[in-house]
Amino acid sequence: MSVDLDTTVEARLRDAGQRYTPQRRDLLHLLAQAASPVSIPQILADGDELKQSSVYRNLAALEQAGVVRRVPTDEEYGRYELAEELIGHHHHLVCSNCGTMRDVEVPAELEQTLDRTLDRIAKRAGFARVEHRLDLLGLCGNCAAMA
Amino acid sequence: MSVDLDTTVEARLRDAGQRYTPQRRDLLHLLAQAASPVSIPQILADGDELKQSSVYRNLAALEQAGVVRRVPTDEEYGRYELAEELIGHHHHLVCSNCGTMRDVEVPAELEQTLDRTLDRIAKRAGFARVEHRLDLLGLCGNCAAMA
DNA sequence: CTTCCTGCAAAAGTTTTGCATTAAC
DNA sequence: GTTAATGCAAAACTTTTGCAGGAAG
Repeated sequence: MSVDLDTTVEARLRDAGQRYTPQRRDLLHLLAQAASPVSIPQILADGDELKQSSVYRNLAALEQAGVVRRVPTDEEYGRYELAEELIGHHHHLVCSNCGTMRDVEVPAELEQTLDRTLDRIAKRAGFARVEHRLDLLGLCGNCAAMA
Repeated sequence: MSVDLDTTVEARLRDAGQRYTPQRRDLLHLLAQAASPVSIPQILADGDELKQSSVYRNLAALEQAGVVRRVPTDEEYGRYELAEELIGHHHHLVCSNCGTMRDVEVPAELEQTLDRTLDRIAKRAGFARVEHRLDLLGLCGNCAAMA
């Protein structure tokens, strides 16, 4: 976790009239080290310095400040990751069996092809300001071994 | 909704030891006509022939039989659509503002490029049986007009 | 000293379950 | 007749909120 990140986040929170408290820093470090979206139970288990209602409230605050993002999943609990503005555009490798996620990047060439093609499709449908979300779903090594 | 579909679904349910009741048929027709994932509240509102607990139970049964699929979203309620095996591979155009979804298809050429590239990436990461999920996120015509 | 954050407990909102009844085979 | 589906109400589970005390600026 770089000093840069702390500084950026602090600035963003300040701009939103909020503070960069120790707990929020802990949350951010946790997400930064994970290198993949982390679920609420994982966050709460990590050490119970982090209390449930504060975790929810702080994730909401961090999301509003634009430094974290909630990731949609098939699972019961929410998952959060650092915003792409902080860690760069990426995608997720998701295990359909155990639900674990892992960040991956795809070739810049494919990203370009995607954006070009999808822009055209979106325009035709009357959509503006289009981004894409691309997930890879499969069986992770562990789950494949068991099955 | 084709006769084919009814027949297929009935067979699938039978194989799972379940029945193709009128309510399940209604649910399926509703999803078939929507041409995009439908949320639980939308289903319940459609006519209140469909009772809450039965809707949840029937969607679970239909999902197990492989004829419907739960779609992950950012929203509070679940959304369901017919399985791709029934309506074909497709993607979703999602409005980031109001959450409405719309089915779209992308050129076969792009699908091929995607599968080839993603297969390589997944293998490198030790993942097996990989599929992709691709969403287009943007502002629908309505929401863009208001903003 | 004013504003925001924290933690507890309670509430809200979505989904699941138990049980008696009804429908399907 | 036996097994599965339905509807109601209650329970379970995730997330949000109220409020009093504490920390930050």
